[in-house]
Amino acid sequence: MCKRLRSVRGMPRDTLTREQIVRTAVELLDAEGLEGLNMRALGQRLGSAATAVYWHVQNKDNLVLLATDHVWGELALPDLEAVGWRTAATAMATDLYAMFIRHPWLVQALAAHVLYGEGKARHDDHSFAVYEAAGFTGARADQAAAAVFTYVLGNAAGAAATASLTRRLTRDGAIAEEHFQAAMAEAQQIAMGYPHLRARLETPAATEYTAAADKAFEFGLHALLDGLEQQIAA
Amino acid sequence: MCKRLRSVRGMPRDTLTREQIVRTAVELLDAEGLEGLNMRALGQRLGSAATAVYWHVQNKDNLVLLATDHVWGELALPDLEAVGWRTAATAMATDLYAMFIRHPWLVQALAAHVLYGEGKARHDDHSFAVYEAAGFTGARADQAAAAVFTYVLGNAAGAAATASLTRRLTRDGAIAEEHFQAAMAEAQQIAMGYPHLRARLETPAATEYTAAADKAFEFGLHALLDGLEQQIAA
DNA sequence: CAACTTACTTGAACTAAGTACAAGTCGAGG
DNA sequence: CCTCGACTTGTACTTAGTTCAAGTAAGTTG
Repeated sequence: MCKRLRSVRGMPRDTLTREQIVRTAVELLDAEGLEGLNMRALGQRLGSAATAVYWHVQNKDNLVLLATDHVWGELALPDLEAVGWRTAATAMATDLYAMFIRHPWLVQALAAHVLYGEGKARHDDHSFAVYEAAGFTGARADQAAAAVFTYVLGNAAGAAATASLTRRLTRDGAIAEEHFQAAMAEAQQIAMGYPHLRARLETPAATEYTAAADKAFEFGLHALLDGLEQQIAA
Repeated sequence: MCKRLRSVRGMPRDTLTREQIVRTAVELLDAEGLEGLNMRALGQRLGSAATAVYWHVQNKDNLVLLATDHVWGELALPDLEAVGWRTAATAMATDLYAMFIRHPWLVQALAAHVLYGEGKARHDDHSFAVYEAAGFTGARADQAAAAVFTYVLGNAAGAAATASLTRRLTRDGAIAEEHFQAAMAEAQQIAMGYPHLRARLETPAATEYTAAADKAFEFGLHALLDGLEQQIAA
């Protein structure tokens, strides 16, 4: 949207930078999702031709990779000495989850490409430290960290799917809303054919379930950390 | 690849069916991944024009959705009475994980779209039954089932990314191999800048870590189920 | 200061892929 | 035999990733 400032006399020309491109790409990704990111739109937002980006970045895949690693930097690393491993672990997982919610496209990116950069390394290192502090040694600490990470990632996948749906709904308006209602009705129809799902739909406390869904992340995280704690004791 | 048989005199014309299209789409997805699926290739594999598919299926998104629900049917539902909840839960999770490994594109599809169909409903229903049998009631059973499901899904995301990489490597040959080696070297470079990651790389038992990575899924699953078991007791 | 070089930008153009559409083909029923 | 409805096809439009040759602006050198 915002055109870059034209250079003032005597100043170096105001060119694009990789940093700026990546930041703008993240903005676009947040707003439009992974399939909403395209080079022409990015160019427009940068106030330059779409193809100008290619001087700074190999290709779109590479750009997504850079964007992915960029957002990793947003994560805070709790002070392990101050709070103890379990609090630190919970904080990191919750923080990570929040980041995935802020950037739902991330999950898709992670499922599509193996990626490793500065930001992820920084996070991994601290994560590893946390589970070592918990009492896991060597490869075991790795497994524990991986378990929590994948748990968070899996939770985020659901959220990403919902985010994509919501975006479509708000973008396409009434037509999409109708489709959505129809899909919901069909889903309900299907669910009624299975005893447990049916019971869930028919319980008077149906709202209890939607409330519980919001708490599902914390619940599972808690259970997982409990389980890990138990492994240490054994 | 295989052209459909031309009709024999007097027999009904041999036309495409939704079933056949979906099955072929799954084949293609397994072989080429989500981004490798395209309508022209699908048409070719079906022995028909790419656009013929559109008579049977709304659009590509819809096709992926159908494919997704189709593979859900592959899952076995363990007999809860016979084996007890924990064994059943482990079996279901492991089976689910194996399915994700067989169909790595599934994870990407799930992260991109909210989807609900017959196959998923069937699985959800049984899963719910398992956690009710474990002692969770109502929304709690839901949360427990969701926790395990998302854990498996998160694990699968990593596998999906690796699968995509492997496919690219085998497809693009030596050029990609070089890229890959370079990326690995860079990753190692980065890791050396962080104390714990560095220690991991420098330990003489480095192979222990790769071996542990394969067992990470079981390890985390075990911990998670332990944690859930503990919740019931409380 | 002019020529040159390097660093970037641009517009045009090629390609792949999703999909609409009009026209065709085939089997069945009247 | 005619025709209707089910299905298929080829053409073509569109969007999006990417390449490339040509352009332009700062800085550098003679």
